[in-house]
Amino acid sequence: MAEKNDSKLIYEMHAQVCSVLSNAKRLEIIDLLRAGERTAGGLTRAMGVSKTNVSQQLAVLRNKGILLSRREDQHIYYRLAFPGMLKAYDLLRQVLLLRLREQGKAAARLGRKNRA
Amino acid sequence: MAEKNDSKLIYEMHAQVCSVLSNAKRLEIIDLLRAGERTAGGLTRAMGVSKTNVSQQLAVLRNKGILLSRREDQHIYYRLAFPGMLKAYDLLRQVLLLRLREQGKAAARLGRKNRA
DNA sequence: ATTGTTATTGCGCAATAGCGCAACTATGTA
DNA sequence: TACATAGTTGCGCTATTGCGCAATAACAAT
Repeated sequence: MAEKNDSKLIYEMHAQVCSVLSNAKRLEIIDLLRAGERTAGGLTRAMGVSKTNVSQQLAVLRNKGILLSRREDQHIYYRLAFPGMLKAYDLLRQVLLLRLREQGKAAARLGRKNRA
Repeated sequence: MAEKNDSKLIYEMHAQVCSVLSNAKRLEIIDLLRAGERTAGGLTRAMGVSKTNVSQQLAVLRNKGILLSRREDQHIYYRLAFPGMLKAYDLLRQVLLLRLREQGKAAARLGRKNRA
């Protein structure tokens, strides 16, 4: 028993991981941390959004175990907990670009049809 | 000009792709379609949820270009538009499992500390 | 102690997502 | 025509997410 719930659990957890990645600002933060650790303020300046917002997104990423932080004097440095996840990140972006190309082709086909 | 918005646009689109994947039922559907196309009813039975709900998730996946459908008599068959996206799917799950292992280790460490 | 930085958090609101119910469409069969 | 099956859609409700503002915490320097 509890088989059904157990088998669904992995989907729930998988969905949670994806939901962390389903926000543009969080994705930008991850992208910025690719090159190495940065402070919250540095990220704020790089992104050009409010520090409150960046801090909130950092909290989400930290709580979900995507980022780690360390304090040094008055600065808090953030870094990726699993740099390996960038592979998934990049692959997902490839899917996006492929999809865009396909949709572009479809749009072009429609354009030809409508013109004909 | 419009540089800032343009550079952010890719993050927005990337986030949209992820948001499609941030639902357990949609992930299960994608997983079920791994082996080949299936009807909406087949998915409903395999998942054990309401047909309305499955239909809604299928609509999301279809609208976002993740799935394609074809009608054959009274059945509508769904299939993955980009089977290549399964690579991203699997990689993402690996990240999840890795994260779980790490958290497990951290929990074990805490356990030892608290016992000591 | 007070002031200045850096960063986080509680609160409130608007926007979005999830989902069940009932109604509806589309196809096949008698 | 009427009926059955397969699937989708509109509506309404609740839950969640995103984000700004103001308050707060942590540290350095004077």
